[in-house]
Amino acid sequence: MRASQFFISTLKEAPGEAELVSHRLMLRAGLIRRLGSGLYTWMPLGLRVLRKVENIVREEMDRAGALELLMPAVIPAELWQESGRWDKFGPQMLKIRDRHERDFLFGPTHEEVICDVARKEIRSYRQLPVNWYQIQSKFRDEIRPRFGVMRAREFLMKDAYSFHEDYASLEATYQRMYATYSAIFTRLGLHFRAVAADTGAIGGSGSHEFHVLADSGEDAIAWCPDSGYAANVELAEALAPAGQRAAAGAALTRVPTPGKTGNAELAEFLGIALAQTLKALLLIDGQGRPVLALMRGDHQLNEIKANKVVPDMRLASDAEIREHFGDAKGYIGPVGVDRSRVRVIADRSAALLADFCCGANEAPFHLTGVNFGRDCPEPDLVADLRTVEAGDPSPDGGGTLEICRGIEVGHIFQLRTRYSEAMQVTFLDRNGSATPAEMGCYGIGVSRVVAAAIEQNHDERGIIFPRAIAPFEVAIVPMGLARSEAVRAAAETAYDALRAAGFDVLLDDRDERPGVLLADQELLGIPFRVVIGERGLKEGLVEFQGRRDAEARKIAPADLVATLKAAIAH
RNA sequence: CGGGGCGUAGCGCAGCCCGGUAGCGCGCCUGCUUUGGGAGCAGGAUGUCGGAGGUUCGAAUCCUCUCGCCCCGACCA
Repeated sequence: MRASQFFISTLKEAPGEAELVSHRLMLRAGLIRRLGSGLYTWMPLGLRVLRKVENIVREEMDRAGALELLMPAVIPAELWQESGRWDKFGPQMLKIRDRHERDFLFGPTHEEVICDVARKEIRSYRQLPVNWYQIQSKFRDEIRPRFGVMRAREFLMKDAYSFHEDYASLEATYQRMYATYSAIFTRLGLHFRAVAADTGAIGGSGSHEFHVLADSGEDAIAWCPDSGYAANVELAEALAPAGQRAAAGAALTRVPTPGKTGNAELAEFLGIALAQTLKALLLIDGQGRPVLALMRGDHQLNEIKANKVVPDMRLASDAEIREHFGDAKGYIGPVGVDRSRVRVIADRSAALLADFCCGANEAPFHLTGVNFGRDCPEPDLVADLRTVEAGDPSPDGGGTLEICRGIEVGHIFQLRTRYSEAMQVTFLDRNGSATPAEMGCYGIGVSRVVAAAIEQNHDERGIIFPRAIAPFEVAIVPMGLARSEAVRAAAETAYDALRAAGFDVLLDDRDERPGVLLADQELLGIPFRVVIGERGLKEGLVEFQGRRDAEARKIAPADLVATLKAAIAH
């Protein structure tokens, strides 16, 4: 491609709306332009990247035996009412009404539609398993779209759905998809990690997320370098500390602690370890009932875990704290709580504390030397409620956890029969009886992959695209093409040679000054560049430089293709 | 939805507090010069100051209402 025939529109300064590096760079490089909140146009340059990602995903899905189809983006409401998600998915859906006042939605995901296809088409176990996928625009009316295409409202997604006669078959396909996803992200040239995950709103049993690792990622991942364990911190189990609770040794003492409502300042004030303090958080369950959650002072409540123990829970408001604990906000604790009214649950670590310090349920006092069983009843329930931290033992017993951050770009689920039962996806099994199909689903955020790749691969000059998804693999940058016949001839020769060798090459023949051309190449993140100038040509040489290389190498023009091939192989 | 902030030329911003008829840098157009790291000089174009209403002789500026956007929290590929 010749730049003069293409459309390159770079910005020296990023629009103020963009905060995240990838978002800024995508705007600056002219990959995308914003139309509205969470709505982006993919410009020709950006679309080349998006298509490359899409094609790799497609090739690997095809290789894994999945079949591509394409479902409508607009879905009749009845299908979603049937599955019960019309109300449940709620405000995230873009609801549409047609001229006959019939309700539709713009699909945020396609379980219902694929189930409708399956129940009409699948009659016998002989037709199973199937794995159908599509690459299509989705719309989710996010509460807060942000970071450009990283969390857009309209985005491109690859979603696949498999149907099986039994769980063994589902498991086999699930493993196949796990391997396929690994192959896809490897081919994309991304540093990624597969982690055990919570199943979230989509539901089902087994689930793994695929994260592109980047410090700016929205998710925290707990992983163990020794054992290979990896899980979203939402899910990662915090093991109970080893050993028994120590015997009570200290006397219960009430101490004034004015202004010391936080555990850290409290521990400092009293000169005790933070881990020897207890924090009490008031939760409100789905029925509006109070539940007091006890955590060790140095631990964080994991709301996802808490939700599993206290369904539909939320943190209490100040007014609710006042309702149950009077004016003791900042000083609440388990001692003297009316257990007929307030259920008390404790994290495993908190439950093992002895002689601890907690709020006295009276401002401004804390109690020290507190012990379960002696000063207050044992908790009604002990469970894993806290978020794991770096240094915690790995739940599989194989070492110590580390925490890193990631961007979720893929998610695979074993849905089992959740949807097939609701949507009547049954087939006649080997015994001739109607059976709901086992089901799996597998998503990849195609457009998000582009942002994630940039988030992971950039420097102060711009994007550094992995070769597999770069808009062009190599750029020819002539110095003074319009002025020098020698440069023009050498650039054209190089262009022809690289194209003939099968490379995706950009000849930057724009009539711009050298500084502009070089800066643009770096901003666009094209992996390799060939600088051709009169200076070098006098010695019979051109310059070859990888985007990450500190310096250019001078090579003979005839060696260009071989040099590029060697650099790629390296 | 809760909390913060911003809407002035294509982009980045100043002007607003203290009303007086809109400016800077980049970009864009023309010409000349320049040409290996985002050029120089000269000339030029571009604004319903987000929108509506109000106060005033006069509103980008003050008041009210609205719309849009961004950032921080709970959701997701």
